[in-house]
Amino acid sequence: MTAQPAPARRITRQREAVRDALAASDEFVSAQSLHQSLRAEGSSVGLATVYRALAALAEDGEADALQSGGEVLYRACTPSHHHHLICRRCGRTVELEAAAVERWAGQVAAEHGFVEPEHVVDIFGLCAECAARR
Amino acid sequence: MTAQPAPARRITRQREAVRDALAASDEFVSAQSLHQSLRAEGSSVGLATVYRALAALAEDGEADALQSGGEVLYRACTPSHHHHLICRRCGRTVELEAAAVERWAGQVAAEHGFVEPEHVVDIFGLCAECAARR
DNA sequence: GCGGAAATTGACAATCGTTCTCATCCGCGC
DNA sequence: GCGCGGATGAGAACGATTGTCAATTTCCGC
Repeated sequence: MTAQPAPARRITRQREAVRDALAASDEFVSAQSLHQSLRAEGSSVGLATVYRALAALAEDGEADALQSGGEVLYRACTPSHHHHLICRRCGRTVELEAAAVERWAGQVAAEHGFVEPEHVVDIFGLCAECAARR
Repeated sequence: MTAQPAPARRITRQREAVRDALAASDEFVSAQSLHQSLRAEGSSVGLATVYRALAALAEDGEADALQSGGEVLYRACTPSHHHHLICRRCGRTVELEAAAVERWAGQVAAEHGFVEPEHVVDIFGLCAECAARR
C-alpha cells in the first residue's frame, strides 16, 4: 500500500474543543476566527493547535475546506461526497448532491485521457435574505 | 451606477511583457515564477508590478485565476466563460465548455432562493503522459 | 511636437495567514 | 503506575501579497 505509517490520532481536550466549535457553526469559518471563538469562551487552545486540528479533521473527511480571500475556511460536513451553495454575504451554506455533475466530471476527464479525477464544484451567490436586505 | 471612476488603463512596456509572458505559457503560473521568468529573459519588471498587471488581466477577463497551494495561479484564457481540466502533476490545462453544468448551477441556486450565482468548477487529475510516467 | 495631469512603476517595508521549532505535556496501551 | 510517542503552545520563521511614495512614463489636447 501507499498508506503512510498511520500517525495514530489521539483524542485530546483541544481537538474535541475544535471539533465542537466547528460543529456549532453552520457556515464556513477561518482557523483564526475559530481560535478567537474558543478563546472567548474560555477554552485555552493554541493557534497552531487549531490549525493542526482543522487540518486533521479535513484530512479525515470530517470537515470541508475551501480557500476564500487568501485564507482557508472550514466547515463540519457530512461524510459523503458533496458540493456547496454558499452565500457570499452571510456565509450560509447548503450542501448539494449532484450525481450528474460527478458523472460529467469523470467522463470529461476520461475523454482527455486524465485519470484519478477530483473536482471542485462550488456555487456562490446571495441567499434570499441577503438579497432582500438590499 | 455603482461604477467606480474607471481608472483608465494604460499600455506600458511592463504590462505588455506580463501579458506576453502569460500567453507564452499554456499552464497556470504563479506571479512569483512569472516575475522570475521575466527577469531571466532580461525584462526589468518589479514584482509588485507583475502582481498588479496580473490582477488587472484577471479583472479584464483576459486571464483566469485559481488558488492552489497557498498561492494564486494565472493563465491566459479565452474571453468566453469556461472551466478547466488541470493535470495536478505537470499543470497542463484543457479549457472546457459545459452548458449543462451552467444550467445546473443556475437552477440549483434558484431552487434555494439564491441570486447572482457564480460558480467554481475545476477538475484536477493526472494527464495521460504523467499517468504513464509511473 | 509639447506640456502637463494622472496613471504607473519599482524598491522596500509592512501585513497577514500559516507553518515550523522545540521543550514540555499527556493519552493510552501494557 | 510506567513509558513511549504523539500532541501542545509560545513565539519565531516564512512566504505570498499588498501598501507606500517619490520618480517616471503615457496619452490627451493644443
